[in-house]
Amino acid sequence: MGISERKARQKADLRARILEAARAIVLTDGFAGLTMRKIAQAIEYSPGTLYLHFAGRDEIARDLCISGFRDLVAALTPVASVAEPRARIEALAEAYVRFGLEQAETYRLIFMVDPTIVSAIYDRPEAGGPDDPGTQAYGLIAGGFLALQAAGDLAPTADPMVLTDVFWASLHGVVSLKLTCPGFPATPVEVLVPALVASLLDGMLA
Amino acid sequence: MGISERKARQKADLRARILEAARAIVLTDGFAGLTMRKIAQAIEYSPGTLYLHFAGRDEIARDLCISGFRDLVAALTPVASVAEPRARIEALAEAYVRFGLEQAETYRLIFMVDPTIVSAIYDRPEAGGPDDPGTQAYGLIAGGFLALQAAGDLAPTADPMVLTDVFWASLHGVVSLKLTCPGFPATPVEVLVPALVASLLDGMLA
DNA sequence: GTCTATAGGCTGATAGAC
DNA sequence: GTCTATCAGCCTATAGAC
Repeated sequence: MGISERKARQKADLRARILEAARAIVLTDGFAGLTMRKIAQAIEYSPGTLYLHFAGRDEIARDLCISGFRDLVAALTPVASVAEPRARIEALAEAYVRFGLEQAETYRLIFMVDPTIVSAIYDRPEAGGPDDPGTQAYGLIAGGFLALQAAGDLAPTADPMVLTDVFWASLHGVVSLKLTCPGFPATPVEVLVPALVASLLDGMLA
Repeated sequence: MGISERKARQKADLRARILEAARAIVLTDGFAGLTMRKIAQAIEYSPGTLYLHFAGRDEIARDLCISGFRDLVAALTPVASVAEPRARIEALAEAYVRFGLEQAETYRLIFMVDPTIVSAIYDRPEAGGPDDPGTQAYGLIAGGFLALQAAGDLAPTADPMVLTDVFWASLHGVVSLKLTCPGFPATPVEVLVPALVASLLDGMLA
């Protein structure tokens, strides 16, 4: 069955080229600038052809979102192996914010554009499973606080899962504020992020 | 000059009605759903008439943004008079998050839509002056940390301005994440915000 | 499978009659 | 000042020829 296999391969190739072109457009024009026409023009096909591979713009956005989430996981994975819990959390914070600022449009797509797209990650069949990128990213960050707890450094009443959410939400605040309002928090990220992590871990009080 | 005064009053009235209608549309349809046609229909005028009062959609958005910022200041002002610094910061956090979640579309317009709109607040003639809503909001929050410092409760090396930015960015993270990804941080805000404030002030460590 | 062509909708903004 | 009518552009999605 070599012929049908070749056809399937060609179909998959075109699908991948569509996604690649869409990704490039999102990176340059932002998510709002992603249109079927632009994608078609980029791969030199007609707009109608796209609908043979995707149900519509939303499905393309969903796929981009999922692969973007995988990129985030890839960015966090190396630093998640730092042994010392506190150093790991500091490294996770730095890596998270760096990813968000450097892959700005990807980050926007994942966390700042549309509720339905991000929740699509969790609504997929394997959601919650070990292959779910959302679960993976959460696990990497939560791992830092679980390690902190295992080392006995966490306050006894503290819930590692709540602290993970606090940590994630705070980092998201830094990234999204910097992306949307450049220069609004006057403090540069190189100062802001360490100060944030230090405050969360040690507190601000004397 | 009663006639010209009446005309000026009528013109100002219509301008206010346009803004009011635009505000209502943003509240129901979101900022993306704000169109000149909808505004015109709501006030029962033709679309072209709007351009006699505003240069275009962007100017309307800018005015909405400014008045939204004033609403935020109004929401923070009452709790900013709490005397005890720590209680004031806790109250500020609660008031800020409550405003963001209850006035979701207003908050979105101010902090999550467009860099140019939020920076327009700072680019206005009186920007930086005591009447600038951005300066006012910042001052209300910074006041909590200055009070903390004045009471001698702040770590000696801590910079109140940096802590203000850390605090604001973290709260923005909670609000924006909840607005965009409902249910993503599994921890409810009633738990998340106190845990965030407690961590920032006291730290997570044992 | 891929094309052209188009339906049918939306948008911001403007020109000219009254 | 306000209207009607319209320009010029964008978009998603689909129908039918090849």
